Order: sequence, then structure tokens, then C-alpha cells
Amino acid sequence: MAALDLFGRRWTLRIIWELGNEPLGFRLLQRRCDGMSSSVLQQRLTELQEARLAEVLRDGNYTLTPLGHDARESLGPVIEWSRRWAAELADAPSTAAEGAGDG
Amino acid sequence: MAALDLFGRRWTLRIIWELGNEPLGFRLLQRRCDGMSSSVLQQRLTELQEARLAEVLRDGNYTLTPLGHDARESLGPVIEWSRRWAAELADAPSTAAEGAGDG
DNA sequence: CAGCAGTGCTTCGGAATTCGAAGCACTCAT
DNA sequence: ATGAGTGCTTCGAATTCCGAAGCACTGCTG
Repeated sequence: MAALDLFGRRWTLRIIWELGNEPLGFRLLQRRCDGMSSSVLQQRLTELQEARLAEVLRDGNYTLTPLGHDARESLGPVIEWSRRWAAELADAPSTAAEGAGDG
Repeated sequence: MAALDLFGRRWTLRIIWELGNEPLGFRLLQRRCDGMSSSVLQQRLTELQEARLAEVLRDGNYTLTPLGHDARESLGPVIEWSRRWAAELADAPSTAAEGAGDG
């Protein structure tokens, strides 16, 4: 449950996802995350490091630890699901409440 | 990315997980989620229904839609990962212990 | 050395979200 | 009528998030 709590913080999932693609510097990572607040990014980065999911490279860039990459991969199915979800919403914008499609 | 944003709200992941186990009533679901705030639970339940992930049964209980169950299943790997993560943290509690020689 | 730009990180006031307790209308069993 | 439980709502306060500004440091240019 602690994991759901950790991931249930704004931007955490997104940061892990972005960092999983490639090591990123602070400011660049910030841009990748829709220009999220730097104060919160710093906060998340610290939490991620304490959780052993992220670490700082010699060159200063942020990256995922092996455990972090593991977490990122576990997010794969969630991303795949999100595509089906987006398709569902596009297919049935907001008319599910009325009438039974079956009959 | 919208999915990561939706899930990046406090309790959302937890609610989906708990609801995936079995249909639950409002108050019972609240207890399952560590007694989270009722106002926020109501908020999340509404969001989840709008996102077509949850719905209300004839008997009044809340449950996951097929799409919701799909999402719940996509969370499986994340849950499995969290176990490895917990094991890692238990194996290497903190960096502080390494340098702390005195005491 | 001086100027410009970019980086990681911090501070701070205001806005948004979450919390937590209380309460309302309703149902079921006594 | 009474006691207990349910879904849901309201509201003040605590916490988190936002967003802009700034600091110390580095690389490039002249």
C-alpha cells in the first residue's frame, strides 16, 4: 500500500515515466513534465532518491536505479491500458447513462 | 499522460485496488482506505464514475466497470513490484546506517 | 576580466487540494 | 419511537502545489 501512496502523489508517476526514457537534467526534466513547479520537482526527486528509485549520475543528470527501472516497467501495462481507456472515452464521450445499448 | 494525471491524485490508485477485490459500500470502502476523508472519497468516486472506471450497483455498492477492472489488472505488475521494493528497502534501510560508525 | 546564457536548487506568498469532524435524510430491526 | 447503520454534504483548517524570482556556479565569447 505504501507504493500506492508514493505513486499517489502528483507528478511522481510522470517523473518515473520520463526518467525511464533517458537520464535527464533538472530543468529539462521539468520541461518534459509540462513545466511542473520546480519546488515540487525537487521534492519528488528527493522522495524518489530516498525510495531508491532514482539517483544522480556523475554528470549530474537524474536517472532511474535498477529498482526504478523495474518500477517503470511495471507501469507498462498501465500505459497500455490508458490507450484503451482513451479510446473508450472517445467512443462514448458521455452518453452511457441513457438507454441500454443492448436493447 | 492523462491517465498518469488521473492516477496521480491521492487515494485514486488505492480506491481502484480496493474496489477491484469486491464491490464495497461508501463507508466500508472508506475504512478499507485507512479511513480517508469522506469528502475526498466522494470526489474520487465521482471522478472514477466520470472516467467510466467505476459505477454503482443496483444494491448501492460501488464496483469497477469492465474498463475499471482492466485498469486494476494493469496495476498488478505495480503491486508485484512494490513487494520487491519493500524487500529492497528492508534489505538496505537507509544510507545513514552506512556512515554512522559511532554509537 | 566582463557579459550573456544555462544549470541545479531554494525561498516565499497565494491558490488548490485534502483532512476531519459534524450533520442530514433515509432504511432496517426492535 | 428508538438505536444503529448508510450514502452523501458542508465547512473551517492543515497540507500540498503552483509559479515566479533569485542565488551560486559553469561554459562560451571577446
